[in-house]
Amino acid sequence: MDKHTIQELIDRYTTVSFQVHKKAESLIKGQIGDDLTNDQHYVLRYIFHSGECTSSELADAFEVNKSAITAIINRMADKGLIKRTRDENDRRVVYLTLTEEGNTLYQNCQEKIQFLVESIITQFEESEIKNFIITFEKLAEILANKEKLSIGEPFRVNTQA
Amino acid sequence: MDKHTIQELIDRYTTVSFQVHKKAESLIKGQIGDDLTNDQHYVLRYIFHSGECTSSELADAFEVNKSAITAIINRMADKGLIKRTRDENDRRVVYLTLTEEGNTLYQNCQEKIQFLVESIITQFEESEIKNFIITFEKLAEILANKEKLSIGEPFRVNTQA
DNA sequence: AGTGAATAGTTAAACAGTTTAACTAATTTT
DNA sequence: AAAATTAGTTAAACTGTTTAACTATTCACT
Repeated sequence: MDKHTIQELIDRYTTVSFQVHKKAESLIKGQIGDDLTNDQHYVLRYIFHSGECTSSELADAFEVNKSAITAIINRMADKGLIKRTRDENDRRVVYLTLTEEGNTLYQNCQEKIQFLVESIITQFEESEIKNFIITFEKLAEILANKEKLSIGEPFRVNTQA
Repeated sequence: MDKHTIQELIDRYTTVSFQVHKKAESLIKGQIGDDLTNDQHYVLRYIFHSGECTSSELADAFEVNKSAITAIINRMADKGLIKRTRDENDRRVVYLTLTEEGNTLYQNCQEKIQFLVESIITQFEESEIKNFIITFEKLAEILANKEKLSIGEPFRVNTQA
């Protein structure tokens, strides 16, 4: 790829990812906004899928400091969506789980978002959307490995399935 | 596409777009964090590309209320990055432009981000990344047209170039 | 021309999310 | 046993957000 092509691709990517992200967050908020913030919804989602997790794990996944997670969890625990349980073997760690209400609320939100995303995703050919997601997942993998590497010696994944 | 396939694609998309977004924002912040927040950088970028714009235009692009933009612009004007100019023909409207410092800072940040994104984008085959961006742009177009439509009558773009 | 509606932007209060730095409590290392 | 590390919390300060009320200006129209 020559310099100019790269430049153009970077610019298109930056523009489009900003647009998609802003619009998607806004649409999701339109669906769930009365009950939860978007961040709170993602926390619910994370705990739902992991079953049980810790603040440190969330801080890692959300790329923020642990104190930011404490603040979010406090609000959600106050709302009765999340329960804290101390590990009896290592009393430093606190496990986060969904309460019954948290679980129900998550499933409710999920249904709405499902409906929304489905109305969008079905406008693509199956092969196109699949290839798109595969590349997106490769990108996620590259980014996840980004900090572990020395600069200049890029991590390589198989491009082109 | 059968229900189960759709379900799986939605789940993969949701997961991966969350991961990529969080990681990307975090990497960008690592590059520009001493000078600007990510939002401020996007505002700088928007004005740089439009040359001149209004608060309403920004509010529209960022999917937030105008008062949120006022707050951001106030901070950036205080830092001397942005200048406000009233339109003499329609004195309700205020044009936002970059100051010399704003322009310089933007170009500085842009260089850093360019370098970062380039190290990632070049790990893909040109055809793969191009197809990816094309689909991403279609998605952006669908989302941009989302609110204009009645529910159930989806807007169609050409899928598969 | 004059009134009522619409438009562009700001302000203020309240809240969510974030960082930094200092702190507590518990565990691991040596 | 002392020192270092780890998990999580707290407090202060700040950014970004919404809602509601407000100013100033322009538009629409009889």
